[in-house]
Amino acid sequence: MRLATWNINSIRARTDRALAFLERTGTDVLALQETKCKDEQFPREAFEAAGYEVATLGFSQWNGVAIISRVGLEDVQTTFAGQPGFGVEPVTEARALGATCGGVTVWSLYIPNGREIDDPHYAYKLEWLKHLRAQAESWITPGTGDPDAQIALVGDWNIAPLDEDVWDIEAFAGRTHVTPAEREAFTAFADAGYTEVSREHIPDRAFTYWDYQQLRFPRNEGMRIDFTYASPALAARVTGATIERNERKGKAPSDHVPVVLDLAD
DNA sequence: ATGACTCATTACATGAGA
Repeated sequence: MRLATWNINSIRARTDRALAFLERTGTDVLALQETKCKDEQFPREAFEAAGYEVATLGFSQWNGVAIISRVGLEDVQTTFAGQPGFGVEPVTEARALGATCGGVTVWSLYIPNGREIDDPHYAYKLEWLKHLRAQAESWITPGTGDPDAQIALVGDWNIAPLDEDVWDIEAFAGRTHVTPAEREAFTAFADAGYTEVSREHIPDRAFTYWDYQQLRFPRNEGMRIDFTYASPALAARVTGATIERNERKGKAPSDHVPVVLDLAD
């Protein structure tokens, strides 16, 4: 089975790219982030015509996640327990969508950006990660969960876990994505029993995001912020991973590219 | 060329992205 994650930065602007990606790579399950549309605006028929089932979660032009699968799509979940909301009157955002596809529980995750360190969005980001981690741990803990569960936590984590995951760490001094608190929140998932399964297959300084501005892509000034955490039972099935760097080229690309995982049958 | 932001919107300026 082939499982991919992609922050597509508007599904309506890139429906054809997503369809071409599925066909070219033979991806069975695609987790999307930043779909940027309401559920009723999602071009689901285009994917259904290609033989996929579609689950979407979108409330407005912001955020939005989806799962597209041709190996089944069951038990759809639109939040995780305890998922924090954002704002003075906290609103639960469209950032987490779970579904079981071919025996794997896939969570398409769009972790909050954080904006600036002194912005309320940064505290929200850390809180959001803390609660997701608590749930993820419970899902594979005996008593509250199933230690043999196959669970994939994939998406745009908006964290660069290592200094080499950004083109110039000095350019990020005082900025989000690289702070110790964010990195600790990221590695907490490893402490909870999950393994980030893409890095061992993908060379260092392989980025997944390049800003649209300032020639970041031609200069290869990017960030590695899209990751794939797997539960123990799922991690044992991973045979390979790739970053689809060519998806940053051509007409009207997303600023992120897909990360693809191959799973043994 | 991989080339100087892009997306969606109670839209022609603004908020968000990272």
